[in-house]
Amino acid sequence: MSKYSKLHLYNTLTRKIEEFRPIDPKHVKIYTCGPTVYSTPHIGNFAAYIYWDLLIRTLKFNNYVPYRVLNLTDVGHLTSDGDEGEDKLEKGARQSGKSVWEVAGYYASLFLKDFLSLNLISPDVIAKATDYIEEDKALVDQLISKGYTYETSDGIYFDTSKLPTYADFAQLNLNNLKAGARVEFSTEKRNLSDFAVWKFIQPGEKHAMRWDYLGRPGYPGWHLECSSIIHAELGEPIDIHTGGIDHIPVHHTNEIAQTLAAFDKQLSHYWLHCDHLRSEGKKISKSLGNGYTMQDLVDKGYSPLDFKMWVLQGHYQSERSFSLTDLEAARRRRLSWRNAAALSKQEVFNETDKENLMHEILSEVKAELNNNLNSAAAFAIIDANTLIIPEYWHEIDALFGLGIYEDAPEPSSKQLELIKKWEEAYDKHDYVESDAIREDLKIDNFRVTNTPKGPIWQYIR
RNA sequence: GGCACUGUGGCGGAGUGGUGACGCAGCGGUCUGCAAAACCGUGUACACCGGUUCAAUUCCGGUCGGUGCCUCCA
Repeated sequence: MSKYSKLHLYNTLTRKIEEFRPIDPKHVKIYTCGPTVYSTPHIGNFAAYIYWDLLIRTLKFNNYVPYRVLNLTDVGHLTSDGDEGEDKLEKGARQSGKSVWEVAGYYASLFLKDFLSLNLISPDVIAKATDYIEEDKALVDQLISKGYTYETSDGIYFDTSKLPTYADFAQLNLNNLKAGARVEFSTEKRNLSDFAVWKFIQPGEKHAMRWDYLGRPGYPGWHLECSSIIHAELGEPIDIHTGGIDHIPVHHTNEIAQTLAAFDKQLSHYWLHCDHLRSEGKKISKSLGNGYTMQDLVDKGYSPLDFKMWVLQGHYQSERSFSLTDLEAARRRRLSWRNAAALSKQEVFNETDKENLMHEILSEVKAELNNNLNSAAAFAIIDANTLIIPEYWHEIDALFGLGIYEDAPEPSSKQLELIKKWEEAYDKHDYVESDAIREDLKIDNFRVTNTPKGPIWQYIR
């Protein structure tokens, strides 16, 4: 059993698990790379935010006060990506007959709705990329004036050869990248790893989102927004930057480069990266469009919190393999916790005499979370100790936000009345009556059962 | 082609240089009007081959398998 009284996290920067030491002893600055809002987010996207929710909650019980910014990428990216060479947002707009702004707004609200359904703690700032265009321009100005850029026919590019440490973060071997490159590169680029910080809209090119800069219409390069938003909302360096593992070699590498070049400052002290979900044996990705959405799971009768339970049964650095069978297993596990919490609301079995044990258990659970967010190990401790104490489950909810004790429906006075009648009928051996009442309660997801101490209710699902 | 990760029982999934957590499923039992739940019990799992070691699932090397990144993605 690990005994971590202090928080330890795996830092991609050093490739080691380190004790977490924030810049300010109390306040912790965190930035999370958010979604691009051009399509329905899938469960893989949310797995990441569930992991980072655990991070926020872990910081909190360690008495830190996190201040967190999440961005929403609502501006189209470089048109050169993907197969058809069309901006995803623009494409979405064309297909739906809506404006790009409407498309972005629609998917942003969808994202936030699912985000809340998972009981994830809201970020302090949700930053839309399009609200930071002026900051983007200022950042590009800075890069230009410091000589880190060059202009091509389609944009302003960052010259990665001017930054000797460019490849360090991702431990890239720039020479080897070239050998297996699968994409055609602009011949105007000086180095393979160079990236656009600003794109020009060519005459005749359709791009509804456009801003004037350097005397012509254009839009920011994708990597720019994170550096701009962090600069505007948090100030470098920040404590923790989180994101998906896929962002290490390009997106985060470029963020670090831009910030270092423009402001001579390190972007973040700690970098946390989560690995991906696989579904039905395959990688989930937007381009493949093969992920379940939260709504899909709800339609199949699962709570978003069942999915959260499933996610937290594993570790954020592991590649996870999702299936409905395993979601069902998580659902049942969560149900047994909810029923223990339900018992704690009924006093019959209250184990308040075990308060000392409770504090012991909770500190063990927290120690596991302090060990690089090992929620799987924490869950094992909880399984071995399903204490019937309200405060215990209240605390578990604070740690994981799984809706075990909080927001769990209790029987109404009418239903309590039914339970009483069930008991009377049962005592009279009037099983026809008691079974009928049992069926009635079933509709509202309550099961009544007799114990030596009287009748108790439990959840069925 | 380059770089990186990974291989634990039926499924999922932690962890460890010295009796292999935990969940779900299965099996046996207690309880029980019935059904369920609950509770108790129950598993000769660490890909393969070498090496280091008193001792390896855990460290090192190799083989085989899986995956990711290098292209938007968490």
